[in-house]
Amino acid sequence: MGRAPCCDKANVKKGPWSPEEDAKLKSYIEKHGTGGNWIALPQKIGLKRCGKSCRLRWLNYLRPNIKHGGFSEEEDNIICSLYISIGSRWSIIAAQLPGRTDNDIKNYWNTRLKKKLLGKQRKEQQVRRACALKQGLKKGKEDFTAPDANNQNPYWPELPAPMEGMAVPYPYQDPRLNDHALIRKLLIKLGGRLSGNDQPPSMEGMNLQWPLDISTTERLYENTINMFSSASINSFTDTCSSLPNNQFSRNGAGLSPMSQGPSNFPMELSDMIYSNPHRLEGLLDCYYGVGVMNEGNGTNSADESTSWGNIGSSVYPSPLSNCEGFHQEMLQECLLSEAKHMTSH
DNA sequence: AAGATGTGCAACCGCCCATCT
DNA sequence: GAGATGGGCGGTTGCACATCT
Repeated sequence: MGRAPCCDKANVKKGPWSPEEDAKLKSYIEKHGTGGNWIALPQKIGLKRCGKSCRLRWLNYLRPNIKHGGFSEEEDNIICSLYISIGSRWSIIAAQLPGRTDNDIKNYWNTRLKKKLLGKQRKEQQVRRACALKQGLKKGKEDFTAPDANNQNPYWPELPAPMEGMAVPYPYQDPRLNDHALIRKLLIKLGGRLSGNDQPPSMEGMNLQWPLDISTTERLYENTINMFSSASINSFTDTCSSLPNNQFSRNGAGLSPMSQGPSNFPMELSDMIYSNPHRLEGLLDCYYGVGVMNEGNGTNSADESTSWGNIGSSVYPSPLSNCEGFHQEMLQECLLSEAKHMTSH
C-alpha cells in the first residue's frame, strides 16, 4: 500500500510559477516564515500549489541571496572535488557553495560539467591512442592492437572478465559506459580539477595528500569528511599528512592504469589494497566500479556489509549509485584505520 | 525560412528518513 | 510499536529557447 499523497493533486496547479504566485509566497514567508509546515502553507496564502512545490520554489528560486548561472572556475573545481569525495550529494555540495542550490548544481553538473569532463577524456584518449598506435608500429608486433580495439580502456583497471554461467545481477551495462563511475575515475585521474591547467598538479614529495592542490578545496574536503564520519575521522587528514615521506610510496608496477595517472591518491589507495587486500576489497568495488572476487574461499568480504554485494555482483559493475555512500564511508574508515595502523609502527 | 535537433533549467516524482500521534 | 505525516533529497521530465541543417 502506497502512502497518501501530500496534497490533493486534482486541485493543485502544476507547471511554471507566475510572478503573482512568486510574490504571494515570497511576501508571506518573509513576513511569517514557513511556520514549519510546508503542506499547510499554500492554503494559508491561498495558493493552489502543493506544499512541496512551494518549498522547492522558495529554496531554489525565491530565497534571498540565490545566485543563478555564472559558475566560476573555482566553483567548478569545488564541485568536482566534492563529487569525488561524496558523489552526487548535491545538497551537501550546495552547502559548500553559498548562494547555490542543490538543484542548480545538479543541473549544472548534468548539463555542462559532465560534458566538459567527458570531452576532456575523449581528447586525452585520442592522444593516447595515437601514441599507442605509433609505438605499436615502431615495435612492429603482430599482436598489437590499439587499446580500444580490444575493449581495454587504457585508463582503467582491467576489469575481471565475466565468469561463465554467472548470473548477471543487473541488466548488463558496459562498464565503460557507467557514467557515474567513469566520471569519478576521470576526476580522480585529473586530480579533482576540471578547469584550468591541463597539466596535473605535481604531487612530488607529497604524501597521501588528497589530489586537491589548492587549500580551499582541501579544506572543503576535510569539512566533507567531518560531516560524514564519526568524530574519529576528523583527524584523518592530519594523521595522513603527518606520516613520514615515502610511507606509501611504491612504483605502481602491476597496478591499474588508474594508479599511473597524475594523482597520487589512487596509487596510495592501491598500496593499501595490496597491503591488506582482504579488508580493502570494498574499496576496489567503489573506485574501480567492479566487485572483486575473493580468491580461494569463494566469499566476498565486502558482501558482509553491502546490501548489493551478492556473489553475482562480484564480477559485474556495481551499481555505484546504490552503494556509493556506504563505500565512501568505508573508504574513509579504511584510510583512517590504515593510516593509524601505519603511524603506530 | 522552416523544420530538426540540441541545450539548459525549472519543476515534478517518488523514495527515504525522522518525527509525530 | 506501528502507522501517518512531512521534510528532504536525488533522479527525471518537459518545455522554452538556441543552434544547426
